[in-house]
Amino acid sequence: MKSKTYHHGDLKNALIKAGVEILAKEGIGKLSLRKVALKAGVSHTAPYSHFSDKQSLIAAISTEGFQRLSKALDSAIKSHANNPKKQLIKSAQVYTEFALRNKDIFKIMFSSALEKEKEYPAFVEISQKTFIQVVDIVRACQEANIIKSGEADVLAVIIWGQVHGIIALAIEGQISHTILEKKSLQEIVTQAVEQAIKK
Amino acid sequence: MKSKTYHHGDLKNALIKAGVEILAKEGIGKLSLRKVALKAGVSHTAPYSHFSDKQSLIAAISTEGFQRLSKALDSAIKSHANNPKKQLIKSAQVYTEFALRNKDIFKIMFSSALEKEKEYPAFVEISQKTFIQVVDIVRACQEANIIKSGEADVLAVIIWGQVHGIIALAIEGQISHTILEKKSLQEIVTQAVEQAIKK
DNA sequence: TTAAAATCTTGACAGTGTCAAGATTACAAT
DNA sequence: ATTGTAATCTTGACACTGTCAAGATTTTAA
Repeated sequence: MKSKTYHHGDLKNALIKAGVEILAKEGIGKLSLRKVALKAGVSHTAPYSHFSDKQSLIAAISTEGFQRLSKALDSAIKSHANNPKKQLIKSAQVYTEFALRNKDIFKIMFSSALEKEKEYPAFVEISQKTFIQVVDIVRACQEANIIKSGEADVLAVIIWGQVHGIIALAIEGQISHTILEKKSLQEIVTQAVEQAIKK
Repeated sequence: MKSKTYHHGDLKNALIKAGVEILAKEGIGKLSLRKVALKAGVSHTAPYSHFSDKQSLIAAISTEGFQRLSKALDSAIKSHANNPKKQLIKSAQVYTEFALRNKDIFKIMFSSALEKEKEYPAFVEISQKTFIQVVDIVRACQEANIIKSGEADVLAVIIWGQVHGIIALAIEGQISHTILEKKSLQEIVTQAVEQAIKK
């Protein structure tokens, strides 16, 4: 597959993949353009043929992450067709699982693009799509009279924010062990969503 | 106040202050030990007399941030004595305001210490204290029969997580403008807490 | 008074992001 | 098929970073 030609052939994806691996094994602090290049077997400036700068690579990795998350949400939704309540709970659980399994990618997804977000259309598109998935479930819940009606997008922000916040706090070690010994993160998130639903 | 003696006199605090300023003016990406040292008027390795490494300085800055946040929460609580509902809502609003006014400090507070958290006792202490403040309000709400009784700490995580999550998403630009044009972040957070209370 | 500890400096090193110039290859137009 | 142009990749360089080692200066305590 990879003969050592001058042109790599699929370097862009190889760099993203290498970045994801470094992220998973060594964490954000150890992610550098040069190391990614080394891992892909190219010179230290080769990445600049595919990414304008480090931010750009990070944006690509984040995009990857959102694509995987979005996919996972999709199958969660499909696995409970016509049951918005289960869809919502399952989605929250899938979200939690993704975050726990991909801590550093999750962190980078929500802490990089920043104000330059708009410069990466692929990132904007998939992250918006992900949010729309949540909004759609909330809307379905409203139509099924499971949660109160109103602005679905605002409600989605609240519910999504709740799930996201609990996970974020947990990943950053802000939730004490005493609590996490009593209830797993999955249980806490599930309880939170169920409470939000009952209305 | 500052005569240029060999010994600075209060370098540790000066470094933290310089760090906070750089953070506010230039953002996380521009925060470096050397720049902090320069700003404090000392050599590039002087910080190592007070901080073992960069992480350690960041921990100190985070600690500073938590102290300010905790103080703000305190006055929010005191301004509505014997009214836990108002205390809770006001606390959420204070939390929101702090985050919006100190975006980069807020980010660093919840994205640095990581697993080495325990190595910084001052940080652990104040961040725990902050959480306990929230738990106490929740407990007060329970006693006042405003929210359902149960494990106060878990409930606090859920409510705090909700507030934190909405803010985090907003700060990272993950909440669309369409939504934030309809409702300000303060309004969304307030609505979220009020919903959580009604039970 | 003086020995030890704390604080700060200079100098060095490896690692980083990024630019500039040039080499190699792929590809499209002729 | 040839050729010129664009894409891709390399080498080399630069400034900036975190961090260590050695030593200078000052404070503190014995």
